[in-house]
Amino acid sequence: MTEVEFLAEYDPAAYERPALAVDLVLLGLRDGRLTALLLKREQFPHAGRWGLPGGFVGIDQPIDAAALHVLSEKAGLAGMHLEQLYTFGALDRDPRMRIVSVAYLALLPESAFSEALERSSSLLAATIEVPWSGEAGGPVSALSPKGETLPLAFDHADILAMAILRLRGKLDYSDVGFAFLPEQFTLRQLQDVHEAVLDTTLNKPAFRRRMLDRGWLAPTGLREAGTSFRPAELYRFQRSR
Amino acid sequence: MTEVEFLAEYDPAAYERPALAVDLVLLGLRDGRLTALLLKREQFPHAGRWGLPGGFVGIDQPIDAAALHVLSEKAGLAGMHLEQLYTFGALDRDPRMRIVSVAYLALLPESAFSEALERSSSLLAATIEVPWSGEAGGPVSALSPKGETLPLAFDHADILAMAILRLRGKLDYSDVGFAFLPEQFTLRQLQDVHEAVLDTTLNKPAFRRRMLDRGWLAPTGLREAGTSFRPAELYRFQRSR
DNA sequence: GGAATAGTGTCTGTGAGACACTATTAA
DNA sequence: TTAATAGTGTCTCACAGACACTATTCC
Repeated sequence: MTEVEFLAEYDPAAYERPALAVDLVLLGLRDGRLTALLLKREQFPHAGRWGLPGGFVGIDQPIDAAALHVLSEKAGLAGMHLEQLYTFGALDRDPRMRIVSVAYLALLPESAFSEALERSSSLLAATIEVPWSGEAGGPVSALSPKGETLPLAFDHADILAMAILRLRGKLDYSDVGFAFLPEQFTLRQLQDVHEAVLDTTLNKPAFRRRMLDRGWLAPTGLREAGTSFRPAELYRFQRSR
Repeated sequence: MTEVEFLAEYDPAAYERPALAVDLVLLGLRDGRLTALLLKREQFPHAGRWGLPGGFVGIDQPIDAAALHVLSEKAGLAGMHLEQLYTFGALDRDPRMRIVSVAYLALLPESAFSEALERSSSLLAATIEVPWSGEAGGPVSALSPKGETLPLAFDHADILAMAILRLRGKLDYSDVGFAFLPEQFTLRQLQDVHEAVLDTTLNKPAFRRRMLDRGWLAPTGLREAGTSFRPAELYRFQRSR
């Protein structure tokens, strides 16, 4: 049977369909560590475990719109940039029924991150621990602010691992790193972002040269305030060319 | 309403669900050009246009398994490596009903490519033309072997564009390029693969050095046959470390 | 020997890492 | 003046592009 024949004979109601959902990895940086917003599950299944904010995709809703809807409903945020990550469709990901989930990634500046935490008391900022086989994308673990390991629901450890893998892969050659920063920032803050994401230390002069040569940084002429030492120059991100 | 409450109240049958499908981008190299396997659509919708091999995901079928099933049913191939590309879920991608499609990418060596063409007479090898804003991922066009532009069905031009974007992005730092080659190959063939995918010419000594330094190439000690000039050494791909 | 391609030696420029240095601020 | 961090000058090394050269095969 060819695809054409199959589709022609296909009765929309004849076959049972998987449910379609979205899950959101909302990442921020706290104390130089990658941090994700998690929700505690109160009921079966996986009650007591921690999960990513998620929701179902409506029949008349584009997938991206469903993701934006979850962003607004569960995290009280709007206008963040969401990037589709991967679609998870193992048979046993959810014990209730077959659910296929499209995972999205959003990077939050500190202001949005704490705004979300304030608006929804059920959200928790969990530090993401990448076992230093990080490159391989192995499962990650989540730690509460007190340092306790949080049990994760469903396959959400895999989703988090893929988010971090993607983030690390794109950090060097794209402008994703700026998404963690406020409107104005110093080169040191930018370097802190890269060091936190990659979990390494970077060479300062080399990092500055690289960033300045890309044409993504517009000097504001302003300087940071409130330091007890020489204040650093503030830059603004501008998409080059 | 929190996610937990939503899921708890969710009645599996209460909401209409999108249909879930997979579409396969099967790429090979012919005459130094990227080439995809397309199927002609005989019936409405998009009758007469060309589409990617695809099929629906069964309720008890993992998404990857559905993709492998399409690979076997529509292309007569087995054991190829499939990589999930992206999930397309616009409301109007299919005029009949809401269909969300998970796109997969497979790279075929010439032997598998022509094997598929032989087994299914409805398949066509279409040259993929990337308008040289290629980097941006703009829509691509497909050309028949005679050079005529083929009208593509649904959003399959976008899917093809994303496949090529992904392929180009991974070529430099991963081993995907070897997927186009037979068991044994020459360095010139490997360079041809890279040049075809990137649509550029590459520097020969630099390319050799880079490839040999990666430790992915095991010399076989054999040489290619049938040339009317100095035969090149044959290498085999080996995953390093 | 000629034609054609395989494969190499070497120069040069670019860019990153290392490291020490200067600059500027608050206290 | 001191402490602390911002920001720079410069050396070195790794690596890619360019180009010319040598090597090897068939005819």
